[in-house]
Amino acid sequence: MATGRTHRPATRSRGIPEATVARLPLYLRALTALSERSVPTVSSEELAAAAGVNSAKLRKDFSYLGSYGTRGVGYDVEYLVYQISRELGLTQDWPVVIVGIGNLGAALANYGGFASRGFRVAALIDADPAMAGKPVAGIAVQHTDELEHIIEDNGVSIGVIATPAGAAQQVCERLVAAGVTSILNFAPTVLSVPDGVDVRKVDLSIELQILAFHEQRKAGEETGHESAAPAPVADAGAVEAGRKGPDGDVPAVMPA
Amino acid sequence: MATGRTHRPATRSRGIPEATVARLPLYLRALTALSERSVPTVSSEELAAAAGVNSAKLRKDFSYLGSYGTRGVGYDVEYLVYQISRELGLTQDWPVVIVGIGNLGAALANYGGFASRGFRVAALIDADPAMAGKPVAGIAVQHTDELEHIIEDNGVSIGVIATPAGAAQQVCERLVAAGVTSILNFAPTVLSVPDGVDVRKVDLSIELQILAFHEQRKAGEETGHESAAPAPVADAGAVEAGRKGPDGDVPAVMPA
DNA sequence: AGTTGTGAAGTGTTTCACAGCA
DNA sequence: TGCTGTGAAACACTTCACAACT
Repeated sequence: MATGRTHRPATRSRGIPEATVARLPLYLRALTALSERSVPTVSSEELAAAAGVNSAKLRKDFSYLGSYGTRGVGYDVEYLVYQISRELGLTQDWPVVIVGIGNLGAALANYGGFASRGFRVAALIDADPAMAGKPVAGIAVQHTDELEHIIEDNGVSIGVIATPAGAAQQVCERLVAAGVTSILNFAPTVLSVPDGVDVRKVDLSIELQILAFHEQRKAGEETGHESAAPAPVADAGAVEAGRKGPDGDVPAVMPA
Repeated sequence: MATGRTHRPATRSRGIPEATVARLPLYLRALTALSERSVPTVSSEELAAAAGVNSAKLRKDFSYLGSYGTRGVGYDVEYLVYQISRELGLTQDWPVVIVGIGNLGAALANYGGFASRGFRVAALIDADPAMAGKPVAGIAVQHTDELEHIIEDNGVSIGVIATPAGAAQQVCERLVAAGVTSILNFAPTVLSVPDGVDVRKVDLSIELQILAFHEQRKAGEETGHESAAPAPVADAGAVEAGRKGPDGDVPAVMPA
């Protein structure tokens, strides 16, 4: 997944597998595109192709949410958009703070995909006093001194860390102390957090290294390997997937 | 999943599990830090803590690479750094192009973690003629027209796409046609590529959505059940036979 | 006829627990 | 004694294949 990490073992509530959760946003994106084109219904096969997964997996995933399809017909696009949004908690408003307004922080602040999915950038925070007051993506940057106030005043529970690695753990501790319980970490360092706090990480250099591993192997196989027969038509957009996440899931980028 | 996976179906050659490959960069980072502090050896327990995994997993991972440790002592830091680097293909030089030099592309270009791990930014490419010639991270941005030349002249096999979603597939096709076989995609869209091309994706909004999912669960659990302010949570109870879904709240639209 | 929903089988990953070696 | 390396067990995830339903 993106990597992604930090298991929350306890918490049985409703047993949606982590791997499924990591794919729901993918389905949601594909469904949103269909919705914008006013497509009323979609089959598992079509939707799976649009999301880059196979249809059996998609149907299994949806089966954890409930029986939202109609046999012989498919899924109602609007209804599914609603159900998945609700399942992901996107029907509510999530104020988010971004700490570390370098290039990456600015890129995140400007990223349109947030607002459209229930996330609202409540504040941009940077340690550089020279940044204070400067507008980025239409929001004035605030100094780190304000961090605790901002979190508390806005009821922020999700924080994004886009600082250099050296500052990340300290920022993390302040966020957590102020009440943040979910953190998306772009700094290339392992954060340690108390129980009950979720961390997901994105590290560009890790993703590139994984690509390099496979790239290297391709080069090695080119010679002295069987099969000239070039592939059995290759199904849909193979590739891609989420890792769940699991850190899997993987995920990727870095600090400014 | 970060956040991302990428299937490589057949290809058994050397059977290092994908999950293990995804963790090697993590170990490498921790080991590099130890190396800089001149720590000579490290136990699986210590290294695992530094990398944020558990020690049994780490030992299992290393066992796929070979027997590089010493019982009763631990692992030689320098030796392991070398072995992992070699396994990941980081002992060679990987020229990389970044396409799409907005905030994110610029953040990537400025990322120091590249050079230190065998990656070299060979070129920055943007479709905006006004960007051409401008220096970003000390490299002059080139126009998209040059894409094919650049790839071929530099023997680039890894490309990073940081364009808007609408341009991504087209850029991808040009990269692949010019010889790129590994792509790191930051655009929020599913890329379709021919067999033999690896894609890993990083989607900032997906990671946040996964956090929101867990965050919502936390809110719902806080007080034995819902009752906590936010979180719809749609408790079970109601429903009826036939529909197994949660379905607790006002559906926007019902399925046909 | 067409498509979902899902048990069951298959595959991959993590964890356990301890034998084997320094 | 201490720590690695690894079978075996447990768990998670994916795929198959078909019954159930529209």
